[in-house]
Amino acid sequence: MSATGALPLLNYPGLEAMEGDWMTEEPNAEVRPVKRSATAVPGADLKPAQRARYLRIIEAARQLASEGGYDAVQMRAVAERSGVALGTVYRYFPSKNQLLVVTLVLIFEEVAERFGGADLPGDTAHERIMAVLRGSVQQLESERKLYDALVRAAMFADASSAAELDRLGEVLTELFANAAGIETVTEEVLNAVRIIADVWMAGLVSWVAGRQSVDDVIAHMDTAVALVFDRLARLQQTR
Amino acid sequence: MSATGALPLLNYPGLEAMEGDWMTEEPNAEVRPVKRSATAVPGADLKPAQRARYLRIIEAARQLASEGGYDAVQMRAVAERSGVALGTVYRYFPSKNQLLVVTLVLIFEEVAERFGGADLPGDTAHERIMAVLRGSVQQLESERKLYDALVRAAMFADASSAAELDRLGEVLTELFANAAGIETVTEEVLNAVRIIADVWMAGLVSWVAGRQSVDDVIAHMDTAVALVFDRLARLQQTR
DNA sequence: GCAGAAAATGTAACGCGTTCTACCTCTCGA
DNA sequence: TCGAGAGGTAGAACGCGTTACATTTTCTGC
Repeated sequence: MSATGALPLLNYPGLEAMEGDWMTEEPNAEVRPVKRSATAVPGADLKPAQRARYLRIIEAARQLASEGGYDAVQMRAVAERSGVALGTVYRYFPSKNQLLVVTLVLIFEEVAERFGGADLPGDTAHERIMAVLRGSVQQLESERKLYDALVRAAMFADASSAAELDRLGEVLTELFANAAGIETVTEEVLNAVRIIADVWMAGLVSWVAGRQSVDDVIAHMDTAVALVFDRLARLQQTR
Repeated sequence: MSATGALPLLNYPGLEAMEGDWMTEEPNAEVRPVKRSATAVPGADLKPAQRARYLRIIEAARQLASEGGYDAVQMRAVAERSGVALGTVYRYFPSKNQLLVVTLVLIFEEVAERFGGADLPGDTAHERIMAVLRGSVQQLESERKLYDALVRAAMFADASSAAELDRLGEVLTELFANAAGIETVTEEVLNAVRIIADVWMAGLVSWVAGRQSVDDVIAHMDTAVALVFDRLARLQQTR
């Protein structure tokens, strides 16, 4: 578990939270990059000993989740495995659910990091995005219980996890935009990528709930990506 | 709470569960209607007295959710309010979560029923779908706590609720397809509508988690619907 | 170094989902 | 009509998330 670094991720000069009417109907809207909100990386700004505890707790949660899914992540077990008192776990994470959400964020950051610099196979945005997705899906498949726990936690999260979930969306968005090879993130691109991220989340949920196989999810994603990038390509031509 | 009837919903001559490679890349794929799986309406096939209990339990859950959200739906309170023993609640519903998922399904069925026959305002599929969405969003807004509870339950559901969640997807799909005024549900249409449903679910989740206002959700939906139906329209021209 | 504050520990306790048990009450077929 | 079995009831009990608290350890500023 790295992701402890300074958030390399993707390096759009400046993405920033879009606000108000970020949705754009007109194909010929001005091309204007948007900047990204500086959602803090969780667990930074801690002193070394504390940071170590923090990461040990997350690691314990991750292991327990891997072994037995959501239910196996019991706070007493997390405390014991990370060599920390129960109260300490709660000092760092206000709830089991938040702990799992943070764990998910860190993992996604790792993934984004991994795919961030690499040149992906594929000539088109569509192909490259699908390459990322296929890679991700493989990871999901290989740790079904882990992702069952993490995805369900993310979906169950209430308003108190809003910041972490925003960060999650951010990471996903950047991951896809990067895979697509987009340098300037316009509002159109943002919309497109968000739709893909939405379909991806929905796919994860139905995979977790046992309603779709990963192949189903991939197939549906392929449709969605085709749709969205087809449109995007046409928009760019018109311009 | 009606939805006790014989599933009027929408009346596509025959929708059926798609299977295998339901995603279609080629715009000129054969136009072939798909049929729908006969997911049972929950709670049918019960004797009158039992059906009454069943519905009282759901109604109690719904009320409690309205009053205080997910946490306020306590199984002991549900039992008390519905005038039934705790064990009986568990005889009908294997868990709190399933109870809430079933409640959500029934509500969505009501909505689908309401919009099913009505002629919706708007000349295009896009406008009619947005009309449905705006109506739904209004209902969400007016019962925030209720939908907080129900949506979070649906998202948290594990494999044991797969059937109910499938039913939910089915209802949503039919709702949108109907709003769009589509009579023949081809695979292309199914894909399109699914993407919309996915974006809708994602929107619900971020609304529930306090990360987006309903206006944000509506705006994003508008983008997504434009995208999807734009493509659909072009596909039909090429044919 | 050292006093005081902050953080960590160990453990008990509480609330609620879920399960279990013992008993009661319908319903329905012989 | 009756008796057996499914279904219902009341309430105790268990597990785990979460909180509270008294005590000890670690940090920080002087």
